[in-house]
Amino acid sequence: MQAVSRTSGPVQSQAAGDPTRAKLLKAAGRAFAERGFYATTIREICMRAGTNVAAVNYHFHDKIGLYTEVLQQSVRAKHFESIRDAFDRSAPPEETLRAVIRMRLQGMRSGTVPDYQFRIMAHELAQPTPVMSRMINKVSRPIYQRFLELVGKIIGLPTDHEKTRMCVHSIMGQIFLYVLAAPVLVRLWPELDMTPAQLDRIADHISDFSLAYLREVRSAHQRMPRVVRGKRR
Amino acid sequence: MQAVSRTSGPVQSQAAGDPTRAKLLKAAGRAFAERGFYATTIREICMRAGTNVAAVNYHFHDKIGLYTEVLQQSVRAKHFESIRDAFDRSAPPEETLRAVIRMRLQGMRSGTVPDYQFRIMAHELAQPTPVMSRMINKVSRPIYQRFLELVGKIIGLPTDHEKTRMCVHSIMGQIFLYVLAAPVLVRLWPELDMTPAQLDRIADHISDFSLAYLREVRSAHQRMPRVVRGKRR
DNA sequence: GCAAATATTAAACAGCTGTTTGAAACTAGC
DNA sequence: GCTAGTTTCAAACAGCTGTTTAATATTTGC
Repeated sequence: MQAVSRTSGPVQSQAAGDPTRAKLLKAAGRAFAERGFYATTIREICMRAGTNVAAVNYHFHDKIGLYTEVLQQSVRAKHFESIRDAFDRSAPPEETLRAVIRMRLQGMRSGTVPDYQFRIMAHELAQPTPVMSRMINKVSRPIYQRFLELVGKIIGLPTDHEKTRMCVHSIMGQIFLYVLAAPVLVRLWPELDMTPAQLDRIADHISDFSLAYLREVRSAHQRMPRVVRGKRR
Repeated sequence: MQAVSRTSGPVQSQAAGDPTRAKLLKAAGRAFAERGFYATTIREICMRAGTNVAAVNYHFHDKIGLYTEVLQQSVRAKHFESIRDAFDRSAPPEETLRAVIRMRLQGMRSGTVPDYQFRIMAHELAQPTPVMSRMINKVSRPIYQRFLELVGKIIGLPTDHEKTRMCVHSIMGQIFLYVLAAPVLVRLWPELDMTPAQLDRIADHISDFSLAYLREVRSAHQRMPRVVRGKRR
């Protein structure tokens, strides 16, 4: 398997050498990512995993038990750790923004674990499951908060300012389009093939596109620091 | 008879004033928007419409026949016509962009017909149905093309230039975030209530955010009109 | 008013869903 | 080699799915 040489060993697999459980988790991850929670059948997962239908209920009690486990597993993925790390590094804010955007897009390469996560999220947006709430608070909210702080630092406005929020949404929206609407985008633009090089070009574009406005806002504030004015449009 | 005054005559609805058909279409629109094609059951639609289960198969042959009709109906919605009109009006490009963004966002007010369309689209992105392909070519592609032409005009680059494309994606992404991720956004930002006034403020922000970069690109090109240079990053 | 066409109905169809069951196959510990 | 505990298996379960059917009700043309 060509294991990645990291000192911090794998999180789970306390029941090491349990092939059935592991096979189920792997197959379920793929299946849920492709078809979503509701449309994925237990029989489909078990066929992919090469196990009996009853295996899911034996090892995870429920279909939703298996789903929860898949989501929790994907949250622990290295990709999210490295995104959090990128935020916390004490680099110049603009550089941090570039790094985060780039990292997030590189996580879209098909077949990778973060790719699962994104596709599952797309299903959750369309048809939320009871598991989503926990995931929002655990994953989305912290990242969103850090985004707010980072952008606030760049434009020189408080974290809870409406403009800060909207700027964060503008950046997130640009990234999400490629995640959520990828199949449609490919139809409209066949050259889009999501190679690492192209993803980097896209990431650079999103950074340039966003920083143009962020700098504009910052310099507008720096020019008249605390003078109350009507909105400039 | 209250026949629709069309020379070519509608394909079906020879039994004009058919309340059952209309009730089914209305109920199906809501249901498909909420739960998507696969998760919506015929019995659920018929219960909402107050008809017998067999009514769907009688009037639309199939479940997918009903779905197709719902989609085609929503394509004919006034909202899409007015968006196409906004594109074709010979206003200054930047003004056109502002108008289109604003119009598209106003179409998100919950309960409106375009709102259905968006929500159905969200489901299609997560779990495409066989009907999607036709819809992409019929709806998405023309609007996408007009977006390319409009942005190309603003930044002074050809329609098929990669930068033009990416700029269009950046704009579309910002809009789509509010359409696709609305439930999550509300959780992260409870003040988001999608009132017309707030939608207008969001639309203005997206326009400002985007035009900052578009103008930057244009002026960069105007300064060195036809001198081939390395890419500026 | 009547026959033909159209529309609605309750009931049933085969097939799939998640889950349970009880027996069989394993895997230790001794 | 035997027992106790764990894991797998084929088969069945109740319930839901889209769709069909044959009978009934309604509307239409004349």
